[in-house]
Amino acid sequence: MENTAPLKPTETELEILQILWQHGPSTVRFVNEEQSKTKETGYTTTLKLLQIMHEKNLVTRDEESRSHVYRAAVTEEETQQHLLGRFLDTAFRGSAMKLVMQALGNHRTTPDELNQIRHLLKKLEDDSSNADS
Amino acid sequence: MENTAPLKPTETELEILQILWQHGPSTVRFVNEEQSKTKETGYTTTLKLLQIMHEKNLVTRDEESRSHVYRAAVTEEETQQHLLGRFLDTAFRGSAMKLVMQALGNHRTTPDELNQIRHLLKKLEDDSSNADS
DNA sequence: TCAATTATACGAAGCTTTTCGTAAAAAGAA
DNA sequence: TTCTTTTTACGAAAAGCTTCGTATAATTGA
Repeated sequence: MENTAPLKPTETELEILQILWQHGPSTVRFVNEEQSKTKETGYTTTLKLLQIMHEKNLVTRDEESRSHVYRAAVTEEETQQHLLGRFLDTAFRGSAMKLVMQALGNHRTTPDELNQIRHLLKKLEDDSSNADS
Repeated sequence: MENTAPLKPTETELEILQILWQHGPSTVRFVNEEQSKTKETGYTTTLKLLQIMHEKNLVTRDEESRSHVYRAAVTEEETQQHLLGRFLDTAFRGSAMKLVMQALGNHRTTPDELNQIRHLLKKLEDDSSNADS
């Protein structure tokens, strides 16, 4: 087994993953065009990044057609989960609560979203009350 | 004016800021010892970092005594706020809600903390209902 | 067929961040 | 005083990430 689990994309790698998650399997050209919407990026720069990500097993690629098609090899959720864990430790000393409070307090959240969170809170409460059953 | 506002500490700089926030103004030696609890770190490595942070205005220093005393020049809250904003964009495409849900769902949160969040939710709700007054 | 276009591969330059070696000054101990 | 320890300063090596130039192969189309 040489398939060491990946996870810990760099900033730019994460940008590319976002594109793949959002649009599904894509060619280098497509990824590059998406990337260029935000910031001028050379074609070979994108190519190189995808090749590196391929080596790291962050993406897989289909080499059938001449233009290889890359696809994310990690899910958005697991990556977010991992990044969140790290971020929590480095920036909030592990206090999920503090992070949540700041996130809720300082970023516009719609009433509907607040409701969803309320539901989650209720669920968490229920779960914890029969935690030891 | 050459006092350009700082903010955007690197990973290691953040670690050091955490130490300063937690323990207050400290000497290089102290910071280094704290740092070494986690990961072997050379004294001059810590020193250099603090010097760089000083140049960037991330910390100030008192040069009275021979051993300079460094102190954080940015607050934990403003830094967290800034980092959170960036993190939200890069990892959660700006959705504070998604982040909150994941943070609450996957990291132990005590009933008391859940309560605090509930209070915050209530407050947010109240605020929004007289938002246009 | 042959030139122009579009791909991949690859190495290396360019940056940023981190680590460390060394020199010099200050303080303390013998 | 003189040797040792502790400190700052500084430069540069080391490491990691991003960007780009160039070579080469495949494809297209005139």
